[in-house]
Amino acid sequence: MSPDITPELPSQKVDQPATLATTIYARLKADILTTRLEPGRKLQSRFLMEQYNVGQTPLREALNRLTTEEFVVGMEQRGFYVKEVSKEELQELTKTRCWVEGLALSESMQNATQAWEEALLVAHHRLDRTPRSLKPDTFEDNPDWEKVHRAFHATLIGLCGSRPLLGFCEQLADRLYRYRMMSIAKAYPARKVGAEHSDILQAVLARDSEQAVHLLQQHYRRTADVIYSDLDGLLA
Amino acid sequence: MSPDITPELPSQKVDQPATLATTIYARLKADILTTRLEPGRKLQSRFLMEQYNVGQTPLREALNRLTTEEFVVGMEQRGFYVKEVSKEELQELTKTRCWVEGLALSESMQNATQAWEEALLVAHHRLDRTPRSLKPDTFEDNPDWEKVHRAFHATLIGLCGSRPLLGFCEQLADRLYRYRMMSIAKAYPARKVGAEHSDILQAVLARDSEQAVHLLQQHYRRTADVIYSDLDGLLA
DNA sequence: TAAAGAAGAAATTTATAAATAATTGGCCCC
DNA sequence: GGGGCCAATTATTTATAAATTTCTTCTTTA
Repeated sequence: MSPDITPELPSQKVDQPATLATTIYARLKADILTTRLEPGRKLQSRFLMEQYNVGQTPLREALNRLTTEEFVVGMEQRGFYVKEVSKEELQELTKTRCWVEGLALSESMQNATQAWEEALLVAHHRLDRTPRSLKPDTFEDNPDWEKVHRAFHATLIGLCGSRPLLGFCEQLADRLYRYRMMSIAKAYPARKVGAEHSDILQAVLARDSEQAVHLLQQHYRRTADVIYSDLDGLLA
Repeated sequence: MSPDITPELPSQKVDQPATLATTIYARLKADILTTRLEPGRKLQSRFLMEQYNVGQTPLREALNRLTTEEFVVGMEQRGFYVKEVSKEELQELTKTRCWVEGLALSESMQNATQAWEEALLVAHHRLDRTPRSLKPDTFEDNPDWEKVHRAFHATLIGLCGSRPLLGFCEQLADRLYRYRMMSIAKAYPARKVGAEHSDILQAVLARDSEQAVHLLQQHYRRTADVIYSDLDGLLA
């Protein structure tokens, strides 16, 4: 109830000693999204139990959670599998994200405040100064970049005024992240993604809602296009 | 992808001998949505085990699934609770549903086919001939009406071309259903909801996209307004 | 005679139940 | 008002039951 003294990033989990089921849930989710657990793979309890050093109960609880989020599919009486990927789903997810985040960005801009614009500027600055790859020549995913990248996009739509919608956007981002991971090495460093983020920022600060939405959607579609063509080889 | 011959209700699960965890999940969800398990209630394993006659393992798996869907909130190390209701959430859910279903309906109408229009006509007919209450004077919820009502709305947006979006809409419908249940007895029979559905159908068949979206959103907002004023008393 | 298919038993794996460990919340005492 | 014990409840481990897959074998047929 007492107001925060330190103006920090809003962390939704202030408490929580963290239960084993929650821990394993987070680890499984991360491993699925990074495709360390590859699409379609069977998730046998035995294997996971020794892989993650947990009993089967917290494991099954985690799998059940992931099931409703569609990262895992549970075949009744015959185990769990990592959700498959497909070009169709990539297209649907991208289309949906364009629609929904377009809407959310436009709402966000209607509710724009000075504090929000400043937060966006900071988020973009952080993104701009964080290298995409840990090594300059070959690609090696920089987890920091993923964090600030996601933070930038989250800030863009953060003022839309609907927590359910933000939750949905986050889920779409997660599900698309896995597709990005599948073809990321190939795409780097062809794409000049930094410029796209800058353009979006500029349009927002110029309060040009239509343009901002257009650029954001274009940004997502371009990403999808790169992945789409790679996917031919990866799924063959 | 192929158009349905028989304009039937879309049943997503064709197979599945059904595991205990899934059964109890469905029952819990139903009881939460109908507020038989009232908002904020603590869900103690002991109580639920004897109430539903199941062991704690399938029970906890069900609760974990409901957690990611936000029908249940899990406090780490201190059990599960039925998600609370609030006027704020009602507003956010309604606003979000108007945005998202507006979008989905408009897309649906762009993809309109003859088969779809006919299916919609049939869905409306069924809705029209199904009584809202089992008794003419006092209100007694008719579960058949809920089914055909939901089918009508699902058909409206069914051709939008995004399964993720349809899933999200379904979840919004579920979450709002609980609010409807809380004040349904009071609202009946004041509201003439049948006319609203007819108007929507007409606008769709007339291919007037803007009008259809407007009427659909108005329909949801009116429902929310009725509930909103009731909620004052119910939450006091 | 060889190959394909069906039937049945063994082995593997999943689902559920029972038992144990850990954590929280209340109560009393200092 | 704070600290420590006891009861109650949750979380996890271990064990049992149920289901499915695999493998073998036997039969049938070309």
